[in-house]
Amino acid sequence: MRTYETGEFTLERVREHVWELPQTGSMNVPARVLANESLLDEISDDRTLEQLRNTTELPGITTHALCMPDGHQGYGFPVGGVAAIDAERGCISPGAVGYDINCGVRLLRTNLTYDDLQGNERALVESLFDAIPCGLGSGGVIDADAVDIDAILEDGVEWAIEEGYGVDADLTHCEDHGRRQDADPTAVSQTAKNRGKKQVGSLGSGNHFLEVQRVTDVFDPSIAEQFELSTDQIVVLIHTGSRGLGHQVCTDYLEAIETEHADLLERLPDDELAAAPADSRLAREYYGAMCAAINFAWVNRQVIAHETRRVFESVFETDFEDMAIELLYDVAHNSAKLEPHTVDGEQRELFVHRKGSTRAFPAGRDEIPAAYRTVGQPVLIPGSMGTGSYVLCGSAGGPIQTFGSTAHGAGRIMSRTQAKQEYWGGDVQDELERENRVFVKADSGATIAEEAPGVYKDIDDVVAVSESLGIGTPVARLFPVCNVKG
DNA sequence: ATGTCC
Repeated sequence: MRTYETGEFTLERVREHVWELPQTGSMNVPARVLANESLLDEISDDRTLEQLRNTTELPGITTHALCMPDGHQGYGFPVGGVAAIDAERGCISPGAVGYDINCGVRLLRTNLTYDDLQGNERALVESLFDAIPCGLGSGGVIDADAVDIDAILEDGVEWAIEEGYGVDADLTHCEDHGRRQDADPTAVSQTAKNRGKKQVGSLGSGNHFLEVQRVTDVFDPSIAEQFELSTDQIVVLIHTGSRGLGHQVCTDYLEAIETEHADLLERLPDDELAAAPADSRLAREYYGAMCAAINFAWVNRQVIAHETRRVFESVFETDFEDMAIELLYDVAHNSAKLEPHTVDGEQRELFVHRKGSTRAFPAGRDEIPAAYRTVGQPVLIPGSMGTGSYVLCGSAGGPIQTFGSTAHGAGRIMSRTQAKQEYWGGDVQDELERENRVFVKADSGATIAEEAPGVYKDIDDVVAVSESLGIGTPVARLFPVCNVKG
């Protein structure tokens, strides 16, 4: 058997791109990394494998813990990790969802082509930067009051549409119609709500961005037609999450769970994996609060999409309907979700924890918008400013191998600190404009350095692994035209 | 990711 050895770990090759850490000692299940050997090299000297192994000790975890091809170390649980845990006898773990609850992306399509845009890039990026608050402590598009916040947490995108920030079709083109029904606003602390009030419609910082892109390649013409994507078309990718509100929900429940379920914590290999037993009060409350934060993030992306439409209207002096600025889809990258899955021939309800991983359901599933149900759900994979992004489609291997999940991005290979030593923001910006005609506008030069294309894994490798495993079918490739960075 | 350390 072929193996891959690194530090204390020996991974066994199950088949191409599937590497298993066998179940030993206190592990409840084996762990699997989906990667090629060069992607494995990139996680060989950080804590990714150790964290993945730790995850297998969560009570009630089924089948195997998974790490997607773009995985890297995170808080307690790898970014790129998937853990499917029994919803009756298992547990739920905030660290396996992440601090940025419903960090995710949405893609808007337009009927504009790259030709329509050239010459307007600078005006467009400046207008978008002015219209959409970004960076830490920037404030939001909306100044929400206490009543608004509760409605946002309860109703999600429905609230935004009723308030005039979008159209009905936006609802049907969002995962869960932009609303988690299990949201419980009463489980969200006042501190979290106060942080959220001034952040409705804000990009945030770090790897969050708004990018105007052009479609450079179509790989699957028939699915692309269903997604209404074609070469040279202009699209807009919005990547942000639940801001301070979601962060506060995670902080609040980690603290409460660590105290209330100290006995379980003691049996876990890492305090950062703190978990609440599935039948506990805190499990119910965290799930309700997390779903509410998910709704907040969807409203955040919805309001930003609305502002984007307005900016395009002003720059191109055309109604957004005439530019057909429509929501293609919106996906969550950080979430836990109650889903039915077949495990060893048995139908079970699982908390599928996806942290830096995208749900990628294949054709036929009821959860997919009617417009895409015959092909599979759109999967949106943002890449770096210099390499572009991908649209994939959920495929049949997902439910069998990964609880219907695939990768979520390129994945960092360098810390932010290291990135600032390697790159100078102004130089990165100049080079992108000169060599790639990518127009970047950011809150600070440091942000651009931290997000330089070289700090990310090769997104082509990440997508190729997903394709070869049958957990995501490449549909189209997108390349940046304008980038607004948090 | 994050009112980046109450």
